[in-house]
Amino acid sequence: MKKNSKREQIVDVALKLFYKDGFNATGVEKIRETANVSKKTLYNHFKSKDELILAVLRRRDEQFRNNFMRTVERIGKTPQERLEAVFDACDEWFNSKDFCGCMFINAAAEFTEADNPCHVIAAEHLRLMNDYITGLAKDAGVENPEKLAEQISFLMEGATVQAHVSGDKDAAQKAKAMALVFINQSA
Amino acid sequence: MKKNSKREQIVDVALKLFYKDGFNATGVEKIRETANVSKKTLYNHFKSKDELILAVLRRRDEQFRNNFMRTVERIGKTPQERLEAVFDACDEWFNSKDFCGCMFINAAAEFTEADNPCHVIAAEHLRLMNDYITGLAKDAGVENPEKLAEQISFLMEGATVQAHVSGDKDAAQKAKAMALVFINQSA
DNA sequence: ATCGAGATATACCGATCGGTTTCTTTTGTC
DNA sequence: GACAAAAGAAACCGATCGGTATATCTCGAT
Repeated sequence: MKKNSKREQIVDVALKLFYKDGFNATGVEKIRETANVSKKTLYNHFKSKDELILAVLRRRDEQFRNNFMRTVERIGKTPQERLEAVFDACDEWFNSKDFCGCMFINAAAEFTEADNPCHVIAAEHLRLMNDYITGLAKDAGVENPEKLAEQISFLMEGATVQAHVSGDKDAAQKAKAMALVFINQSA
Repeated sequence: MKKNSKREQIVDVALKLFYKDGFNATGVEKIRETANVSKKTLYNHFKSKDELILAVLRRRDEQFRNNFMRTVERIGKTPQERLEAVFDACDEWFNSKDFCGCMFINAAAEFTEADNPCHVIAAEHLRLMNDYITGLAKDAGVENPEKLAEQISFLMEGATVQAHVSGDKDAAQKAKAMALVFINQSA
């Protein structure tokens, strides 16, 4: 068994449980038994539950953004198409079977104070997503890439909330239609 | 002491604690001692913590929408102005001292299943907010009030997330600028 | 003045929380 | 095959969880 496989196993399991049931509602014991490891092992890899939560959030950020970028680049071939494809990637996400909203919005909801490490990571995630979109906008050669990226980010986040809270499976396409106004007026 | 004053006292205290610290992270004992009531009294008014949470969410919905509508109608005098004033109301909200995001987005984050009673109330709240905006849009005599209201709702929710997670105090004004595009093109 | 409803404080319940300890077993490395 | 590191099982810790029970007290309506 590889060096980090236990650790990854724990993070994987914790990620699923935290995402579905929330951070505070998920006990360490539940994670331990689901991951099929001993408590010793778990606390061997993580000093505390808080540290595990942080590890999970970092993993999720990496995983999510990688998958998101791959999807955008699969769907859109030109820079302009990719700006629009952001919402098609959201569409796939919103309609995937285990969609439970944005894990970082959820994290910020449970850890409301701005200086909480989990909240900080959540803010960073949104910033990194925004940075990616800014890159796409620059590639598309729009007038004000930062501004357009921010507008697209607002729409993405609104759509994510709508998809999760209200179960609107068409939220991504509605947001896309709105985004087109800004994309076209910037082009 | 009035008939319902104890009950209201408990709901008020629980509302503040749940909003700041989250639902699962706030224990009944903490609520009890903060509200200065006995446990007997608390469970005399609410069968369980879950029932208290539901009571809190209903109270918040009523309180929030009332305050929101009053603010919109204070700031905007004409129907068109009121559509825009929605974002000025958000601005005040985002910059109020105890802003911790939207309590219903937070609730949906902790109770992710769509059929959870708390999640249902959260969805209803967003729908009622949307209904209010639809009314404003109808008053303004726009072409497609339902569509415009939905667009404004998306922008509000995106701004709320941005304001809370990323601490963007200007989120409401950014969303307002975006909304103007849709409002003007609908007028 | 009395009586009952509702409030109080307090102790208690079993379960679970996050986390530690002890001791044994497995495992990869030299 | 020896040895240390890692993992295992399980008991245990004090604290807190949501919720109940008991016994006293306060107070308004009759």
